[in-house]
Amino acid sequence: MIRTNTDLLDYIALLQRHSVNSIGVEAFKAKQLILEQDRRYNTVYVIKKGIAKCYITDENGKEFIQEFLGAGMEFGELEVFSEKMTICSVSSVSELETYTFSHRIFNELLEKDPKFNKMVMKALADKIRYKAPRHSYQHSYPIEDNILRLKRTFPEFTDVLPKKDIANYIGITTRSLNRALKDLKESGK
Amino acid sequence: MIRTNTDLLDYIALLQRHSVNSIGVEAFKAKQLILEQDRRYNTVYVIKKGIAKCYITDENGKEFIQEFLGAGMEFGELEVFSEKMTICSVSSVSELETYTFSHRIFNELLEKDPKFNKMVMKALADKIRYKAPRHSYQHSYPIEDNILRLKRTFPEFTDVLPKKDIANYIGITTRSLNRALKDLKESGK
DNA sequence: GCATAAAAAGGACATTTGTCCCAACCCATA
DNA sequence: TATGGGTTGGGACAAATGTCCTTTTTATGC
Repeated sequence: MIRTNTDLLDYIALLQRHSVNSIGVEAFKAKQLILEQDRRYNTVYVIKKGIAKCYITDENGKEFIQEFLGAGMEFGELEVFSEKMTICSVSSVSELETYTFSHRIFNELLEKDPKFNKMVMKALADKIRYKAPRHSYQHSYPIEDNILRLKRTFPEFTDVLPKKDIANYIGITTRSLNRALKDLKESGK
Repeated sequence: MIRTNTDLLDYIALLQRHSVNSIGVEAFKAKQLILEQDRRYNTVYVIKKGIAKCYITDENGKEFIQEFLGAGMEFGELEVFSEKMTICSVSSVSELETYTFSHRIFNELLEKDPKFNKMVMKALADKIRYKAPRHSYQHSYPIEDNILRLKRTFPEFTDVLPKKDIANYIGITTRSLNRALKDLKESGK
């Protein structure tokens, strides 16, 4: 549920030690908006520590959470390859520390560092692999099953994340989430 | 709705003319199963002509269609980067012609041809960009809105694709699709 | 051209989920 | 300590969607 990529994180930590000025570091307090949907940016972030959420907001203000991002996850990288707007907003959920790359530096690394190139490629592939079954599952199964599934992969999810976010992640309303949680409790989890 | 990537297709056509033996060509009749979920493969396909569907089947046999793939779209490429099973089955919808790459050749190209590398990278990024708003939209809006949206991007969708596939793409039952189509017709589209 | 199977359309009903509320609670701070 | 915003939990009802089934239409093989 909260995705991570330690291989990438370790490698970037290594890179940064050798080229201090090209790779930056940034810190955010909890609940800060870092990227806003439909805007143009010039930075790629890789999470060093903390949790962020990546979400789409529709015209009615409803959020739909794409992913929760943990250590080693990138965001803002899609816009390196096509000069378009971001599709997702990204906010910090907890306090957050990130590495930052300008598009220019990121591209330079992709071109000159085959290992980096491969890792980024794999990270993209993993994002696709991860999303497919998730959305499929959410459509095909009742809410209760989806909650049980979350519990399996991330037992303490109700403690770390606000109910609103969990509901937006599953793509349901808070009301439905509460109802399902109650029913699960009554039927002995 | 049916995705394409002419840049990639053109480039591969070019590549193939110069190295006939490493890039293969394959043809499929309509409704053939090309990749089966949860199996291991060693080939990357790029569609030359025709339409394929990429879908996940759950334990109850329900299909959830991830994407319809048209000219220039790849499939089987995710497994080059992580040696895992396919998550999606892929079947031809119409007659299909594809270019084929062994993992070895695909990797060689990625390493030695920066242009190819960049195109594949961009193709991956586009798949992610495309999926996010689609699933978000499907969750947030009633079926009728989703159908109208399809009609806008692909007006003849009801002629080319079977109802079953359209329903599985939106993530609803055929019954619901028919109901919505009927209501739309009655209210003057 | 006929027989059979598959796809499409839709009626009737059950279930799920959302909408709109309101009440309880936590907790920051004036 | 009182006040107000935000989060949580849930009641009552409405709307959307699914399930099950039957009928009609269209495609396909012999």
